Amino acid sequence: MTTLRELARHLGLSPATVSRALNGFPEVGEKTRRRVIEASERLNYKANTTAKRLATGKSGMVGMIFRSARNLLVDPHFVDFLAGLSIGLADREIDLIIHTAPPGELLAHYKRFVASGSVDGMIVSAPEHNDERITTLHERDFPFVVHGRTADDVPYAFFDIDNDGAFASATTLLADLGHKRIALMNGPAGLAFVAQRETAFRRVLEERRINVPARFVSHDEMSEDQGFTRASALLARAAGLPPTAFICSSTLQALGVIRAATAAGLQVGSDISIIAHDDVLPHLRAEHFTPPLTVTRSPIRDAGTALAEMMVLRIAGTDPRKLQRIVPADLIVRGSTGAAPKSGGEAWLQ
Amino acid sequence: MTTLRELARHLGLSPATVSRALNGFPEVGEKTRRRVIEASERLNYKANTTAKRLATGKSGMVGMIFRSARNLLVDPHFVDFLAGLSIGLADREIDLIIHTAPPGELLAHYKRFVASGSVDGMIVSAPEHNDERITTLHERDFPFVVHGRTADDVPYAFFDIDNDGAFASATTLLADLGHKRIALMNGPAGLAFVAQRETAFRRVLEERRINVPARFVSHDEMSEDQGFTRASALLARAAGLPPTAFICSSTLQALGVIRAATAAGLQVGSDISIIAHDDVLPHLRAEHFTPPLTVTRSPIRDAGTALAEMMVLRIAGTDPRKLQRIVPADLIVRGSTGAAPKSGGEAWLQ
DNA sequence: CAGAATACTCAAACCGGTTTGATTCATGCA
DNA sequence: TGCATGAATCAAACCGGTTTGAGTATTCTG
Repeated sequence: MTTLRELARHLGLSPATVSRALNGFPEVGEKTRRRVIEASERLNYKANTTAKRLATGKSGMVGMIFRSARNLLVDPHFVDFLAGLSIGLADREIDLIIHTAPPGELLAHYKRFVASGSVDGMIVSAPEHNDERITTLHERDFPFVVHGRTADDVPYAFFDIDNDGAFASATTLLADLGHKRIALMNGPAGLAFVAQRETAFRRVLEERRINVPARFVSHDEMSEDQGFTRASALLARAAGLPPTAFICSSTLQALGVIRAATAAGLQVGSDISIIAHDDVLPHLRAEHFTPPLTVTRSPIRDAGTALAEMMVLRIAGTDPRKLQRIVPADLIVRGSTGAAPKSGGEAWLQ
Repeated sequence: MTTLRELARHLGLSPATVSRALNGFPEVGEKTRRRVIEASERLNYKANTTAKRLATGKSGMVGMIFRSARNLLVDPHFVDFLAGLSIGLADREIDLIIHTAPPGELLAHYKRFVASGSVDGMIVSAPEHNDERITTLHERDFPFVVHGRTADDVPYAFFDIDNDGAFASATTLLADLGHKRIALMNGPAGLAFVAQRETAFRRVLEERRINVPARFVSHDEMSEDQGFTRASALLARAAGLPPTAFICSSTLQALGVIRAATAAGLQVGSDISIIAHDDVLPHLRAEHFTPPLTVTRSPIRDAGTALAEMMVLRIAGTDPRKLQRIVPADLIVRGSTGAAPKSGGEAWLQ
């Protein structure tokens, strides 16, 4: 491991000159620079990143902290976001450091990360209502970007999809098709996007004077299994009037709902309508479902690449208020939605 | 951001004493230590990790390098490995650095990582035959562990499943069931495990004097789509005598094969047998396939946690030859395999 | 050719910790 | 009381870069 001083001694130059030569400073003569670069290659010199970091105060890394319990790496939505992020960061030659902390110590680890200066910025994912991570990072004036957004009034950089618009248009579509019994299969309670989606859903139904009893709005992990289990329960005879339509927060859940509906002898698209938000997971094309799935569509991977770009701008000092993006989701109507069935005329009471 | 010197001045002590007090050295008096710790908390002092790293030469991080083109983060097998790894590393308070490099510069980035001392060790995944990464790291005497193994004679730490045993037993099972036309649907050519599986497959067939023409051994990305496409082609009428059995490197491929077989009007488990290696991906339970899938089973997640443990030992200086584990895969027979159909009596020539 | 401007180069300080070797202080024993 | 012993602390060097401020060549101007 050659050091800068060795290299300098070898060349009969001072460390200062060598450092400048390698970093492209203008004060160093062209012939000297060439000599230095040539020698550095010959001696296989690579600047020690740790030393460089200490001297410059920049690390060239951004961090993400996970809770060790609920390991997000099993959630395909999150993984695809991470894939987009890592691609975006790679384009900018930034490394991503993955740190895991026990749920209770999560915030403490954020603080330590910030105070210890091991990263230039942090990525926050899946914010909750009034997320402490956001206020903590903001108080310390540390660069961070958020995937999603919360209602709080701290100004921070974020990338989010228009959850409200997406779920309002999905709900509107079903209502326009004559559905009066619409169930919402949402993500885990507490997450910001889950609340946003639910608010839009309820608002549209209220405008139309359509009731939805509490048990038809559910909060679960967004998986095929869960979708199947939950839908099976709601469609069971003993459960009373079944929904004629489902809105799902994920295509995975929709897959489960389709399985449950089929098992119950229902024809998807006529007996029952299904619509889901499509994050465009690879290996899971909503257009190839049987029947093809009506979706609100917005690739989650895009969020990753967009946030990578925001991260570098934020680190460079851009005002976070200029780094706030909400992208719309397309409503794509396919075969899984149709007019409400005859049997669906009766609405739910409160 | 409080520094050690500030803290020391504040306490009327030298930086040396404060450093020792905080790091639990025995030379410092108990009352002093308490005083130091109390003050450090009050002033919210956190040791700068970069400085610590420079001084100690240890980083508390391990790295992984991905090729930016073929982003492994879309491969569920790999993601699940990563999940296991991150859990294992978290238990040992090690962070993981994810670095991405263009395919051509992959090796150069490994070298830079090693020379720049930014990590204590590296994780190598999906080795190829005579993998340059392995020889490079070994030459430089840098700690690393490998998921999988190659035939080369460099002694290094690895965790691998018994690919040979798994695919030999799978092939044997089918042969014993009377199958004479068995196709192998393998992973991407060039990877070590792919070769190992193929070798076992061919050896068993050769012992039984069963031929397999080249086109019935395929190398593809291991996805449902690919499995479907490839199997459809092999089962098409025009393609000549179709296989009566498939061995797949992944349950994802098997899923595609089942779809193709069903589309071709074949009954899986009687008209055609399917067996796959099951890495036990979450959300993809082979026992819930229709019919339940016969598999050789070995959770890929276990590899991640095991390698995390090996990594710390390797960094601590354990002889890599003591850190080599090959775990067997269980053969679990379910409904997707059965006796060769009557129509399968005719063997392939050449 | 003197004097000023410009181009290079260097010594030293700095980033914020750890660690070595010496020094001070308190205690134990003769 | 005097000296050896051990405990506790400190000053300074070190890790390997970057950066400041000064100094020396070199070239330009009049």
